[in-house]
Amino acid sequence: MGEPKRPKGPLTIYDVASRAGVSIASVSRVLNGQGSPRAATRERVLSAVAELGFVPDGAARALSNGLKEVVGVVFRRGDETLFEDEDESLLFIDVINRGIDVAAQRRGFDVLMSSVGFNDDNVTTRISGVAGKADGVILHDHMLPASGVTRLAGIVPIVTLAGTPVRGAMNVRCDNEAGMRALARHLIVDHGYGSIAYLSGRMDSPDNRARSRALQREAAAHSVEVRLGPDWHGNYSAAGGAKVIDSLLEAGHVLPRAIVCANDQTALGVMHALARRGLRVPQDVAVTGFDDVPVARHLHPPLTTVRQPMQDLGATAFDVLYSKISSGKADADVVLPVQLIVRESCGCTGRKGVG
Amino acid sequence: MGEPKRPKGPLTIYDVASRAGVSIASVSRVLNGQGSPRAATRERVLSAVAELGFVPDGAARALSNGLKEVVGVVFRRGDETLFEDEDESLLFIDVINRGIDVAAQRRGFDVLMSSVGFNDDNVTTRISGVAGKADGVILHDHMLPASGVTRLAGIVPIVTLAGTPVRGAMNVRCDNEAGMRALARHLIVDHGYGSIAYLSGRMDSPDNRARSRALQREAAAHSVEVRLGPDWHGNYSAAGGAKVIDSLLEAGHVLPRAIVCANDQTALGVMHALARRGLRVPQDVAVTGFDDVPVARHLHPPLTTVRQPMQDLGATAFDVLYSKISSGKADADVVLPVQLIVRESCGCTGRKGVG
DNA sequence: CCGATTCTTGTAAGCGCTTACCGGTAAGCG
DNA sequence: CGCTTACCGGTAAGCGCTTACAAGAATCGG
Repeated sequence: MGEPKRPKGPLTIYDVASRAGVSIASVSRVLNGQGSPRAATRERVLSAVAELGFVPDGAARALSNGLKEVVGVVFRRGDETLFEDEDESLLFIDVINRGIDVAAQRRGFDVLMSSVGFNDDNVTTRISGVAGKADGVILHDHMLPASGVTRLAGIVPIVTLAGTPVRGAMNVRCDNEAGMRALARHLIVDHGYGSIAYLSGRMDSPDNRARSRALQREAAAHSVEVRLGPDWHGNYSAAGGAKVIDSLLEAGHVLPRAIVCANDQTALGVMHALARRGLRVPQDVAVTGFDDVPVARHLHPPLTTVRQPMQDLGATAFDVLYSKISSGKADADVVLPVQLIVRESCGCTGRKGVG
Repeated sequence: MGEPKRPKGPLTIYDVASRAGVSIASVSRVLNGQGSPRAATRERVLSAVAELGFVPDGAARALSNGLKEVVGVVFRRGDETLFEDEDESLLFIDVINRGIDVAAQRRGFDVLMSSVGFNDDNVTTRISGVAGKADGVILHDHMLPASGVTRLAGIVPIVTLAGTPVRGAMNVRCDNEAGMRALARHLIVDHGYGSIAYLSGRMDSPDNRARSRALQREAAAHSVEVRLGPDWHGNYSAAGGAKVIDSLLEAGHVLPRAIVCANDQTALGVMHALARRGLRVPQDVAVTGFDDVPVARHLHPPLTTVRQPMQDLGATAFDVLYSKISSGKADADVVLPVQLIVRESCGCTGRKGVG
């Protein structure tokens, strides 16, 4: 008897209503804390819900009150070659996503994740799909050309991460300039390194450009030359970083005293390539990263890098988006501070504060 | 002229229809490839959609055809103490999630992620929320007691990961027994280690229990004793692993010749704690992990571990769920094979195959 | 103890989209 | 050239839920 005859398909608010002997409106009100249902009513509804194990349909709810309580997040994945030797930029993006997730939970939102391969052609389609299922969308890196972002922003609120603001959309990013400036100063002034290379990230990344520019500017101010160019083009991945070092060494080039990598993953690859060749870090070559992903401190030697508040970045992105969704207003460009983290890969020894 | 007067709120299929001069039914058909619209009609609709930048509302769609094209994924997050020094079990879960994501994309599904803190009390609420917004749910680890899973499974298809199958729900897991058996044999037979400890994961984890049991059984078969118990209780995190080693050493205990960790993260923490005390791996103590997370090969020394096809695990979980959603039928318990990965932390040298 | 006022609850109208069903038109045939 | 057969496209009925509106119940004052 315990089991009441389940109506055929998934149960609806009508089933709950009839079981509780009230109208669907009352059920809805109890479930949403609207109005002031009588205690008796409330209880009957609640127990009916419990007995039936009723879970309201999110789609119907969303359709009805115009709020899905879902934010979409779209980011790039390290392509289809998954399983193999590539751990790639797993960390950075994931930490940000986790930040988004945490912030979203605070508002009762859930996060709809959608990754896109580097050579997927239907990016726009994918993003539209997500946009249709969410109240707003957070776009990592620059997934779309500015025009695409602007167009999409007309449909649904958009927050971009780590780029420059685009008309119509909001943007949240870290202070690449300040971080790179501090790092450059440390290498040039504190360590006195006279030759530096910048191992870039993907060339179409605004972050990469900003970091590169900041490094060049600071180096120039100290009359230090920065090597860059095609020979030093990485792609934000460990494999990319390693490959650059390998080719350079194979071609017989002499490495600079310090290699500033566009991000930690790249630095990781570089350190590996260097180790394979018997080169010591930091004695022979100093290496630095950018991001401060969790494993950075576990490397040998621990990686000197610039910490981006990644989790915060994600959380802020959500908050900005949420503000836009609920109030219609939000900051269009938020810049978060970064922090130089001096460990040992730059040539410093042991654990110490900023030199 | 270019900009047609946007109707007030977000645009709907009606706006597209009137702009294209057809009925909403035609628009819908063109958009979904149903029926056989005349070429002219098709074009007019398509261009209206393009001009307006129309994106159909996912909620309405879902409500109408009973398919949300969303799978929910619920997992535990390393608690609120986010920013700090904890990288924690970031990797393992994320790789699985990525596998889910990839498999989902193949079917046009998106993934609704929802993490839960370890001490969140409203886990059930959270999961219900996700269930209401998805066509099916994948539950990591064991998020819910069996009864809870069974109950939920009555509402929406459920796939659990890494545990034992529960009535009503489907399950996907790795072959812990075989993996641990191979690892144990390698340590005991190939290396001849006579004292081994098992540094556990969370005690309520089925995976942890399975691994512990398998190790004990194999060791017993070779008359080797396995240390475990309260002194050796970890929690799957790097910090947990390090703490165990620290306390043991502080209490003056002598470590066994080999420490088998419940997972890679734990091993990572152990290796760090050991290094801090000046103990060498593997000369003084051999250490092994389980999972083969991406960074395992980047540790010093590279970690010997058991590779779980994590990405595959996630992909399989989705596939099983999808099969259930679309056809109503699916395997109730899928077991994936694992592979012993011998690197150097066990005492082997250089890169070589399985001993 | 009755009328006025305040609550509570039920009824019904959508939310935006899909699709069954049916009328209208174009194409096929005698 | 008129009628049958196919097709195409429009109309309208929901999908499950929220909520404005109105009716009925309960409460309070006189």
